[in-house]
Amino acid sequence: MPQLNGGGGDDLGANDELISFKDEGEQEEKISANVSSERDLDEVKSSLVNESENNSSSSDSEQTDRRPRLRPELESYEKQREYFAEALRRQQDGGFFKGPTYAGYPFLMIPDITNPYLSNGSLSPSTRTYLQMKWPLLEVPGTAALKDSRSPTPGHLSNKVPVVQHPHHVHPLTPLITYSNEHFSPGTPPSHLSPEILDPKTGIPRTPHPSELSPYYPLSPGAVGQIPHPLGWLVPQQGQHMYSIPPGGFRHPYPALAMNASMSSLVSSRFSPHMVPHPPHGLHQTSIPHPAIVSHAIKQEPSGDNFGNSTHGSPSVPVKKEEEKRPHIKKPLNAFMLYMKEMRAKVVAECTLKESAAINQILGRRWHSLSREEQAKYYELARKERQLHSQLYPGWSARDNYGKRKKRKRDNKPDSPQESNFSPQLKKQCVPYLPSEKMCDSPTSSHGSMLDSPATPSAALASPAAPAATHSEQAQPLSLTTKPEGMEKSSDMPSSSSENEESASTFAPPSNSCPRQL
DNA sequence: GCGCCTTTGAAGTTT
DNA sequence: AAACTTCAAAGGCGC
Repeated sequence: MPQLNGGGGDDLGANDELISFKDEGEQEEKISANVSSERDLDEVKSSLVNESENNSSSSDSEQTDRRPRLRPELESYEKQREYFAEALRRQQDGGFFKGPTYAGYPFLMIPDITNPYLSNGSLSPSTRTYLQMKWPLLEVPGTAALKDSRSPTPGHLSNKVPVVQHPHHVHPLTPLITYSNEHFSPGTPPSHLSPEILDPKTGIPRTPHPSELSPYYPLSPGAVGQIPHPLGWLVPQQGQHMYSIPPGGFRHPYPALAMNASMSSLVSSRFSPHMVPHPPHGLHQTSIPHPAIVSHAIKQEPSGDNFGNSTHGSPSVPVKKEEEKRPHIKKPLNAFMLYMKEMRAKVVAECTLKESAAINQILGRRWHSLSREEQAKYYELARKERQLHSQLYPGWSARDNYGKRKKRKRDNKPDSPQESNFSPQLKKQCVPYLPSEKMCDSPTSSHGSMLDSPATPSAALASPAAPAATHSEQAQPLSLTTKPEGMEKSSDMPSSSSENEESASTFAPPSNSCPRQL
């Protein structure tokens, strides 16, 4: 299990996975990061290459093409880390953000929040604070409720981001930015707002890449007003939201609420989960627009699903209504989800594959092939994500979303024959879900273990000592075993289903990690 | 139009 | 405590 909470209670900035890794004698983080990144690229590349033996030639060019790109990003990342470190120091000084010191998260420098509503946009370096930003997956109750739960918003309002993702410049965190926000006026960020992030390619200072900003959560109104849209380049054309913000509804309140209810609470030095200020609009606490907030319209179980709204107080209100009004607060994304968001576009671009199921298989493999450091990065992000989420929604519980999906049936025991008889869920056990021809590698068994993770990665992971270079050199196309053999992310890594499946991993046909293109 | 598919991980519930 | 279940994202596909 992931050490979510570093040390009892203080998971804020606690040493978590990352540190553990180091303890294991990992190489210098930096180095490993580079190496792993390279390896990742290699894998990606190789996977692509494998995908069609035909295109083998492209790999080289591709590789040379890419590597240079990544490094700068890594550097960037390192820089960010430094900023985070500073942020952490500040926070520990009494800053509210003590907790969510997103070590792995890009921080956005904004005026000291304890002094939230800066009248003007001037940010004094001395008073500035790093604020992580997350752009909301906001879907507010109301109009959104009319839509499909899964895609509560029209395409243009969708919070899906891939659309704007730049395949060629994918920062490790890029995909995290799923939200766009019209509230941000694209523009040149004040220099003080952009932590000297240089464009990897040009070397020219650039606006922090969205990925460099904590993407999910809303920023204070004040800050919002002052901070140029970090996602400028990827901000959807005017009027496009990532979230379905009801026309008259939250549009305006959104930013304000976001800050008032959420950020301010976070900002408050006396932050207390239960002190979250209620929005002036009388919205329920959970109604606070947030990236994670989605239309409550989410398929709610017609009945019987009146799970405790008590969680959020106002028990007096009729359960039904209450439910209806309550926005759907999504679960914070876990490490893998974050990774998926980031990499999906890339994979799609590379593989010309669109089916998520297939893509996810690939992503799953790649995930396993990631070095610990890289994974740690995501675990860290996820951890921060959860922290922030919990701060924003103190009363929220994953349970709140239970039953809202209306379905969730699959999941039958892989091996219980009898069950299969009556189980409604027809999960394809051993058949890799690769649409039609698109078989990439042959994932074999189902229950997650069908994919053979590259023997190498696991080895690399297992033995940090093993030169990553070697690994990268091998550039084994992800073979399929989902579970990197005994690559226990053991203690320091969040337990992953990737326990060991050593046996399975044995066979690893160096094959395509990408499903065959059509 | 809705649910499934697929992946991993977190957190909930059940045993 | 372990096992099991649900949900988070994504988008094509089938009914």
